[in-house]
Order: sequence, then C-alpha cells, then structure tokens
Amino acid sequence: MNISEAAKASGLPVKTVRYYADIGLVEAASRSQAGYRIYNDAAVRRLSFIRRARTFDFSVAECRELLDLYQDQGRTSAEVKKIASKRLEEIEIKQRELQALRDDLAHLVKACRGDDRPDCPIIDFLG
Amino acid sequence: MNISEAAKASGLPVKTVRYYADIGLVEAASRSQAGYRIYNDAAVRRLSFIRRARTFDFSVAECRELLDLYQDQGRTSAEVKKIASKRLEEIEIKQRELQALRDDLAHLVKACRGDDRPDCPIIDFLG
DNA sequence: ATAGACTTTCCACTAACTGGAAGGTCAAGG
DNA sequence: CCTTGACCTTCCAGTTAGTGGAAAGTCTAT
Repeated sequence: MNISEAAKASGLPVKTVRYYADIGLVEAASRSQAGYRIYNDAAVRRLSFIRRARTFDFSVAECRELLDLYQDQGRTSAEVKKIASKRLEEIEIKQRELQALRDDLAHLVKACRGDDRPDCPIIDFLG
Repeated sequence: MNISEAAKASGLPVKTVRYYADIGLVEAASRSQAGYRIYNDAAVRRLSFIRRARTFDFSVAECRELLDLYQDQGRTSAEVKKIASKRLEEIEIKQRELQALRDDLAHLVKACRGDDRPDCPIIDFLG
C-alpha cells in the first residue's frame, strides 16, 4: 500500500499520515526503491487507532501512550483506564467552564435589544 | 504607567500586553525617552475590555471588532448582538460535541475494570 | 514520449501567546 | 559615584496538530 491507499484505509488525510511518520508516531512499514512509503495492514491499524483516539480529543502524546499500551500484550487495563479517566476528567472540567461561559453570554445576549440604538449591555459589561 | 503597572491594572501578563501592542490591538499611549511603553487609563480600559472578552472565548479578531464597536459612539446594539450571538451559537455547538464525547468516553471508562489483567474495552474499542 | 496522477522533501503558516537571551534603564542604598 | 536588582526593550524560538504549497522525482496509461 502506498500512502494514499493507507490514508484512505485509515480515514486520515495523506498529509496527516506523513506527519505522523515524521513525528515517529506511526512509521511506514518500509520504503519502495523510489523512496515511496509502503504501509501494511498493521500500520493501517495503528493509523486507524490514532484517528479514533483523536476523535476522543486524546492529545498526540496521549495517543502515543495509548498506542504503546495497545501494542503491549502485557499491559493492564488499569494503565489504560488511568489515561482515559484523566481525559474524561479534563473533558468534564471543560464542560463546566463552557457551561458557565454560555450562561453568562446567553444572559447578556438576551438582555441586549439588538436594535439601532447604541446602548448595549454586552458592551457595558465588557467595558 | 509603565507596562507592568498597566498589566497589573488590566489583569493581563506583561508579555501579553506587549503582544497586544505588537499586533496592533492595544498600543501604548506613548513612549518614554528611553523607549518604555507608557499606558494611560484609556489604554488600560481597552486592555481590560480585551481580557474580559477573551474570557468569553472571543477570538482576538472578534475582540478587535468588539473593541472598534466599543469605541464607536455611533454603533448600534444590533451590531454588537450579532457578534455575541454568533459566539454563543459556536459555544453551544461545542457543548453538544463535548457532551457526545464525554458520554462515549464515560461509557468506556465505566466498562473497563481497571485491574491488572490486559483485556480492556477501551483498547478494544480503539483498536 | 508524454500527460497527469501520484510521490518525495522542505519551508512557511495557523492562534495566541510564552520563555528566554542579550542588552539598555532606573531607583535605592552604601 | 557606583553598584545592585528590578525593570524595560527587541528579537528569536517554541508551543499544538496539522495544512498548504513549491520544486522535483516517479509511475502508469495511452
């Protein structure tokens, strides 16, 4: 498989596959005579794994950890759970922040008449 | 006021105040003989305005728009409300995404025993 | 042989700062 | 007057996770 086939199979853009190779996250299985990256099924599995983990907002660093665990037959589920729990907690913190933000902003937007006069509670609040 | 006083008064780090000057968002009122930035109350008000808007996750570009409106006596509240409403909608979209993410991840974390055995539904799902 | 669809590397850019180096300035204390 | 330490300046690099593009090489089909 060359890079565009691997990209299609893993659901990632070609540029991103090349980027992951550059940073040593998922290297190509080998290179052709001409220097083209060649991917095999195992490499594509790793790429897909990363893509899925990224949709969970795991950072690339966390993906690297998870990938190591993924490939380590001797890993314990406790190790994996620890990383996932940390991510979950971060997401929940972000959620609470976002909720507070939304409520404040919604309040201001609601209070603003949005007409052609200049007085505006949003600006009053910010200024 | 020199930069560290302005920073303290506006609640921003010195580096950030300098950065905002660099990008032409909030320039110092003048410079001293020695080239030190000098801030006055109006500049500090603008810095504070930006800081508050940033806590609402307005981008720097949006802050620039808002700042223009803030300083424009002829603005209408409709103009301000339009920007704030757009921001609010983006926040709500982000909230829904985050909720879906959290639910999926929470489900996986809950299903994972987190013991010293290798089998793990999180890894199973990702792989 | 040549067109066009691939591939390579490398460089620059994104947002919004932050950290650090090298060097100039200022105020207080001895 | 000199020194010390806390300021200040500019400039450069790095952060995240890629994306866009240029120049050049390769592959495949006609």
